[in-house]
Amino acid sequence: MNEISPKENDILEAARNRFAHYGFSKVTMEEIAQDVGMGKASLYYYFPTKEDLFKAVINKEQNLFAGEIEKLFCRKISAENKLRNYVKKRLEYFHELVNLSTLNVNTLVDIKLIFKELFEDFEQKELNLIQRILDEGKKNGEFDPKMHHETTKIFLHLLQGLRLRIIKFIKDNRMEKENYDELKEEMSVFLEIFIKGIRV
Amino acid sequence: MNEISPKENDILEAARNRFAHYGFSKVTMEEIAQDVGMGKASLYYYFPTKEDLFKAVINKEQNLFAGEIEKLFCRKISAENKLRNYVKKRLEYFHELVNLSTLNVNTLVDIKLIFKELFEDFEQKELNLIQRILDEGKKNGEFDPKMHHETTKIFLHLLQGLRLRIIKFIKDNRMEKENYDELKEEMSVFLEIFIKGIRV
DNA sequence: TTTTCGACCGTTCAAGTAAATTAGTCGAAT
DNA sequence: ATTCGACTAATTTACTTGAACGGTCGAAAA
Repeated sequence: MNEISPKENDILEAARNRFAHYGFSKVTMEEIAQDVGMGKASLYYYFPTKEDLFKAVINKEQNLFAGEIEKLFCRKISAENKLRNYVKKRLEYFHELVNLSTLNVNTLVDIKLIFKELFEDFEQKELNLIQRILDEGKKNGEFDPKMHHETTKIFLHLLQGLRLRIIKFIKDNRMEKENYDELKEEMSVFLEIFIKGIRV
Repeated sequence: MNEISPKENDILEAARNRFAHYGFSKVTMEEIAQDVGMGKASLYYYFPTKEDLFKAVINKEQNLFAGEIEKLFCRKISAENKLRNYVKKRLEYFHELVNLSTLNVNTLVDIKLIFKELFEDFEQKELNLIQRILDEGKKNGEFDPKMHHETTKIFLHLLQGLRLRIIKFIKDNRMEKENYDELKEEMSVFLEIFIKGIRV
């Protein structure tokens, strides 16, 4: 799409680091400007609003994630294993996002409301990705071709639910390694049951 | 345990109705007292604090739910169908609870913090119930006896996650029939996949 | 033309405060 | 044993104020 100037990239990186440490609302444009060595007003030459800057940061992360997933699709492995890899990568991406918005329950809700389109867009892409994996599995005889048509959506929602649950019960608004590992383990066990549940 | 006087019951019922309409924080002891036709101070003869009154209301609901589940265990049906019935009843109970605390995301968090023990206690009971169903299924050859030892916990968390997800995306802090039906459908599809996933 | 920034504006937000509401107490009455 | 009016202490609410912040603009630098 749009060309990205080196300056723009510096801003994005500085913003990313700040947001990752302190979360959206606790970071000022002034601070980001100082990090990158320019005046605050100059930021507005590249990004019309603070929200747009944040969106750009998130978008960059989403693209990195999308790239990883694309690689996944090229590999000649079973649909089962693609699903396993997908869940693994998705969890890592979630971890990134959590840091980016210094997630606590309320800010998550806020963020989701403010950047609704952004997340809805991403959810739709996710849905398509999972659908592709399931369809592939149906075609090559791994998965039950008569599975419920909402299976994809529900799979997505189950993953979302597990993540939400963990966030909800975190103290001090900070996700620790302990929480992350628990989530990882839960998803892994769930995934094996799910895969068996949709096999032919 | 303790005997419950008729007066106590009136209070519980009035409190339940108020809480169901307006949620914990929006109901005053004065209002409950007026509903039941006594002075506010009299309520404190039966319940030492407002929290204790709320706990008693929740506790009563939990017991009603537990009673329904107990009946479920007596019936001579497959473990599969017990699980289906359990999920159905649990969803109905959730619906009750949602009304009781006029659930919005924040009040849910608050409530969970204030009444932590109460909910932890209930979660433990739930865990035991599901464990009993799964064990029964293992014994009679319905379910895979080698299933992961954390399957019960994860099943519980998946249900919790689906519920949380729905609550999270509700507008105006009020769960509509539409949301409830969606949740019902999701749980139903999930459950069938899960059951197939743990079969022998 | 493209990019930078100092000076400025209007809004938002945090801290503080006063008033009002409410949870909870107590002693007397029944 | 039960009820309640009158009271207190704590909490909540509504409001104020000053500082911080997002965002604009026009001039200047590159």
